[in-house]
Amino acid sequence: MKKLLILDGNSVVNRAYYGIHALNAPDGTPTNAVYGFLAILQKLLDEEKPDSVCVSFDLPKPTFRHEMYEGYKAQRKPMPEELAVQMPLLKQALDAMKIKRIEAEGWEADDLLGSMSARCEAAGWLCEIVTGDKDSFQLISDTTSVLHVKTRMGRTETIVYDRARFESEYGFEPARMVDLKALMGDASDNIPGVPGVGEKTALELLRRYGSLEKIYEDLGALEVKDSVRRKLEAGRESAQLSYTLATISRNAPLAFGPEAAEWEPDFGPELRELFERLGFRRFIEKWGLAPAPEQPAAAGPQSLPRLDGISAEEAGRRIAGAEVLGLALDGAEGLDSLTLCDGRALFTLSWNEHGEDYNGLLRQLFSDGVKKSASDVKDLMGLARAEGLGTGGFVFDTALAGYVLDPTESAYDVKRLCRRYFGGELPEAQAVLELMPVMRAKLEEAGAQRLYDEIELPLCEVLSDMEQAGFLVDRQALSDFGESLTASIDALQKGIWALAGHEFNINSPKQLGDVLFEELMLPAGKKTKTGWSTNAEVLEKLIGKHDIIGEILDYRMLTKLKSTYADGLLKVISPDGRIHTNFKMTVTATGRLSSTEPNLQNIPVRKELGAQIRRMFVAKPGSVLVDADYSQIELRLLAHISGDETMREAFIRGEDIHTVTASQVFGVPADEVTAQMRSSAKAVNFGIVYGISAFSLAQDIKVRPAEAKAYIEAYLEKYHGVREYMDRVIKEAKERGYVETLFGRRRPVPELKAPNFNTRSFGERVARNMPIQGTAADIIKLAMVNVQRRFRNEGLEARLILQVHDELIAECPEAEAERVAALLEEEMERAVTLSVPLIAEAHSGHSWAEAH
DNA sequence: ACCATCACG
DNA sequence: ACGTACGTGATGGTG
Repeated sequence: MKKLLILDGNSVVNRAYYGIHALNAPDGTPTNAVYGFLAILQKLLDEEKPDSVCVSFDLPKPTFRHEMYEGYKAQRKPMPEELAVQMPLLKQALDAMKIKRIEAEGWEADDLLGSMSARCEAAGWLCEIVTGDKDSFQLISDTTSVLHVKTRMGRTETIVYDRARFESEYGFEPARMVDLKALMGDASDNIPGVPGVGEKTALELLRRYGSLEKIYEDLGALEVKDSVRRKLEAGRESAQLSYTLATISRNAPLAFGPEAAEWEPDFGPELRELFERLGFRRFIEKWGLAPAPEQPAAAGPQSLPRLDGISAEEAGRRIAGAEVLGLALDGAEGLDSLTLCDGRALFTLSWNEHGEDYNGLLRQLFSDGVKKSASDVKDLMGLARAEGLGTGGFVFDTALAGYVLDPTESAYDVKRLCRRYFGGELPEAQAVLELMPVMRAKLEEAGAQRLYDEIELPLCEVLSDMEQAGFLVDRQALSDFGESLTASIDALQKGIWALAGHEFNINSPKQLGDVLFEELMLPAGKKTKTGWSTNAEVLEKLIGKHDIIGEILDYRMLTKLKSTYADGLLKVISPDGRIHTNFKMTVTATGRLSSTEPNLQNIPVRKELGAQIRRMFVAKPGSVLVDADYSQIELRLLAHISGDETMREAFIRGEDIHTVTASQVFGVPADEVTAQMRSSAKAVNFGIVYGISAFSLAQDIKVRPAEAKAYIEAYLEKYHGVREYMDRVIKEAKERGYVETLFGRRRPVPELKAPNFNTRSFGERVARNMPIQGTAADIIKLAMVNVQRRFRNEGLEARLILQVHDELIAECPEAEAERVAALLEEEMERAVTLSVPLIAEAHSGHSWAEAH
C-alpha cells in the first residue's frame, strides 16, 4: 500500500516553537519554529518513507463551528509575534521543497486532516497524520494512524498511535474520542462538555457503557453516583452540542487527493538561498544542497604564495626575520612536517624534505626568541617537549582566543574561525597569523585582554607540564582492588538472580526495570524516555520493600568502581607507571578545565569504598604529594560579589558558613543548630549558587516543597544582599546578552530571550551561577600560573600534577614538602583580593587519600 | 550514536 | 501549567 504523510502545520510549528531554544537568522529574524518544523519533517521523511507528503494550515477565518456556537474558540490566544513572523518563512521553505500545502477557508486543520484521511481510505492508501494535538485521534483506523509530536526535555519525539496502541491506552475504539470530548469538554477550544464531568469520570463512563448514545439511552439504568447522574441529566444539551463541535468533518472540499501529493526530494537553488538567509547550514549540508551558481562573486581572503622546496638556509633566514610566525602542523604525524607563514609567504618544513637540517630548524623555531601564533598551543608544547625542544615563544593561540571570546561554541578549529572572521578559508599557517590582530582587537573590546594574556595563555605551559608529569599509580594495588571487586560482584550477582528467580543482565536498565516493576511488582517511580527509571534515587525509595534493592545498589556501586576506575585506569597507565590525563582548555561554558582520557577530576571520594581508589594514586619514592584546596570558594565569591553583609561578616569572623546559614534560616542560635539543620542549610547554600527551585531543593533534602520554599524565602530574607544580587545579575544579563566573571570572562546567555519558559528559566540559572563558578575557575588558573613560576624561580623540584576545580596537587621531594605546602596556600590565597578572606589549606602524604 | 547511569567539584 | 540546580566525562546497553 502507498502511504501519505500529512502534517498538521499549525500544530507542529507550535510544538517546534515552544520546544526549541531561541534561534535567529543572521539578520536577527527568529527561526526556531521553522528550524524545528523542518527537523521534525526530515526525521519523519527518513523514518516513514512516505510516497506522498502534504501540510495543512489553518486560515484565521470563522468556520461552521463558530456559526453554530458563538463561544467556540472565542478565547483563542493570538499567535506570539515571534512565531507569526516565521509562518511565511515556513511556507516559503515548503514551497521550495515542492511539498503541497492545503489551506481552505471555513475549515479547520482538523477537518482537512479528516477529509484527506478519508480520501486515503477510499483510495486504498495508508495515512499518517502528524500533529501535536490529540483531537485527531478520532480519525485513527486500520489504515490511518496519528504520529503524535511531543516536546520533552528540549527534544521533540513522535509517538505512533495506530489502532492497537490507541485502544490499549484508552480502552475504547478511536471514534469514541468524540464522545469523550462531548463529556469532558475541551477548555482550549471552549467546548463545554458536561459541566462537572472531568476526564476521569468521562473515561470511566465510556469504558463501561461504550458511547455517549448508550449513556444517554437510559440515564436511570447507569450504575453511577446520583451526583453524576444529575450532572449528566443537566448537561444533556451541552453534550449534544459538544459532540457536534468535536466531530471532525471528513468531507471538506480538497483541491487534490493523495496521488497528487506524491513527492520525492527535489530541491532547487531557491531552497539553498532561503536556508542561507536563515542560517540553516546544517540542513544545507545534510540535504546536499548544491551551491548557488553565482558563487565566485565575493572574492574571499587571498592566500599568500607558497615557496615550494625552500632551502634550509632560506627557511632559517625567514624564521629569524619574521616578527611573528604563523605555525600549523601538516598532518597527524606530530612534528614531522609543519607549515609556517611569515606574513609574506607560506613555506613547509619537513623531516623528509630537509633531512638533517630539520632538527636545527625546529630548535630555532621553538626557541623563546621566535614568536609564534598557532592553534592549540598547549598540545604543540607537548609535542615539542617530546622532541626535546623548547616550549617558549608562543604569543597567540587562536582556539584559546575563540574560547575566551565565547566559551559556548562547540569547536574552535582554524577553519571555523577563518570563516567567521574572514568569510572564507585560508591556509592554516596564514590564518593563525592573520587571526591574531583581529582576535586581539576583539579581546580588547570585550575587556578580556588580561584574562587572555596573563591567565589563559601562560596556563598552556603549566598544563603541558602537568600532562607531561602525570600521576604515579600503584598498579599492583589497583589490580588487587579490582580482583576483590570481582569476587564481591559475582556474589552479589548470584544473590540478585536468586531473588529475581532467574538470570538477567543487571547492567541493563531495561531488563532490570522489567524484573523490578513487572515481575516483582515493586511500585515504579519516575519514568525515562525509554522506560522506568532505575536510578539510585528511585531504588533508594524502595529499600525495605524487597531485599533485592540493597543488593542492586551495591552491585551498581561495585561495577562502577570496577569498570571505570579499576579496569579503566589500569588500561591507561603509561610505561612510566604514571597516568597522563589530557586537560581540555576550551570545553566548559564557565571557564573550568575538563580532564579526559582518563578523567582524573572525578576519582571517587564521597563513599568509603570508592575513596580507596585514591590510596593507589601515590608519590614516587622519596617524594610526597601536597594537596591544597580552597575552602568554600564559591560561597566566599557569592559573599564578595553580592556584597551581602551578613554573609561577609560570617566569613570575616571565620565562622562555619553552613551553621550560620542554618541559624539564619531556622531562626535558632548557632549553638543550637543540629547536624540535620546544618546539612539542610548546606544544601540550600549549594542550591542558591546553582539557581535553586523549591521543588528540587525539596527532593534533595527530602522535605515537602512548601517547606523547601520557606527555607529559600528565609534565606533570601536574611541574606537580602544575595537576593538583590541574583535579581540584578539576571536583569543585567538580559540587557547585555551575557554574564561575566570578576576577571571579565564572558558567557552569552541567549536563553534569557527564549519564549519557552523552561529555556528561559535555564538562562536565569546560568546567569546566577556562571559568574561564581567562572570566577572560581579564573582564580585557580591564575594561582596555577603563579605557583609554577615560583617552583621554577625558587629552584624547587616540586611539580604540579593535577587540578580538580578547587584543588591543586603537587609532587615534590619529602624535603620540600613544608615549603611547597606553604607556597601553595600562599599563592592560592593571594591570587585575588576579595572583601572576605580566601582560604586554602594544604596537606601532604604519600598517597592522594593521605594528602587530601 | 544515543541513552541511562553515576563518578567528581 | 509548565518542569524542576550549575559544570563535566566514562561506561555498558541498545537499536
